[in-house]
Amino acid sequence: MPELPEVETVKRGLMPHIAGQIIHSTTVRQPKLRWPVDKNLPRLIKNQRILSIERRGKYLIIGLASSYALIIHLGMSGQLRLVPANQPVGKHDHVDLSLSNDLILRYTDPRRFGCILISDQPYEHVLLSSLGIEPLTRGFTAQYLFNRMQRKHIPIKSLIMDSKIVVGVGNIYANEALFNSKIHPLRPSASLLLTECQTLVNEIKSVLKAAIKQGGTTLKDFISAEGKPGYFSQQLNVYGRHGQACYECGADLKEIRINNRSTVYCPSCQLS
DNA sequence: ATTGGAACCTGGTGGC
DNA sequence: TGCCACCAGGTTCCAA
Repeated sequence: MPELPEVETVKRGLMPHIAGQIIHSTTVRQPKLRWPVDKNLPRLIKNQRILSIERRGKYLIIGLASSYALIIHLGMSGQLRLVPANQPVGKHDHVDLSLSNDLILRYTDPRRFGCILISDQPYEHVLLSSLGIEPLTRGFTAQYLFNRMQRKHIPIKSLIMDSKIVVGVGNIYANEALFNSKIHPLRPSASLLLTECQTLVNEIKSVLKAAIKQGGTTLKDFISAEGKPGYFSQQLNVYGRHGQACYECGADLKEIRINNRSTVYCPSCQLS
C-alpha cells in the first residue's frame, strides 16, 4: 500500500501497540521475499523486547533491546497489521511475530516485493545508507533540490522519485506534486529555476502532509485488520484521472509513461 | 557517469 | 465463461 504517507501511517498505528512488547516467537511461512528472510531471524529476535519503530523513507525499522533491528519494506503490496492470535492465516501471510500482548504482528504481501531483514546497524545497512533526504525535514529546501539537479537531464518526475535524492515520493504523489506546482513532468531537471524548485519543494511537503493527515483518520481502526490507510480517499488532482477534465482549467488530462510509470498531467496548466 | 528498461511477483481488469 | 495481455502503490540491477 505504500508511499511515504502510508508507511508513516503504519508506523504511527503500530507504535502504541508494539512498543514495549516482547516477541515470543516468529513464524516464517514464505521466506522468499525481495530478499530471503534470514534463517536465523526467528532465533535472533526470540524473547527480545521491542523498543522502537521508526521510518526512514519507505522502510520501517523496528528496534529491539538486543541492539538488533528489523528492517521492513512493504514493496508494492505489503501490509503490516496487528491481528488477534486466532486470526486465520491467509495465502499471502508470510511472517508472524507473536507478541506478549497476545497479538500477532503479521506481514502480508501478495507480490513479495517487500522484505524483512535483520541488522545490528540498520541505518548503515546498504539499503539505507545512501538514501537521500527526508522530504518533511527542514533540510529539504529549494536550494538542496536545485543543487542536486545540476547537470541532470532526466525528467523532473524521475528526479523527485529518485530515493538517492529525496525519499518517499512515489508515483502517485510525484504526479500530484508536479501538477500542484504547474511543472511539466518531462521538464529536464536541470532546466528548473530556483523559484520553481521552491514551489515544488513546498508542494511535495504539502501533499505528503495532507496524505498523512488523511491516513491518520483511520488509525483508530488499525487493530481491526481493516485499517486501510487513506489511500483511495485521497484528494487526487491528476493521478488516475487521465481523459478527465483538469480541475483547474477544464482541459483533458493526458497520460504518458515515464520510466514505465503512469504519468498524468494537464497539458494546459503544466507547461514544458 | 547517466539513463532507461528489465526484472522481481501475484492478482485484478478489460478486451475479444 | 475463458483466455490473454496488460496494469498496479517500489526498488535494484544491468546494459547501452
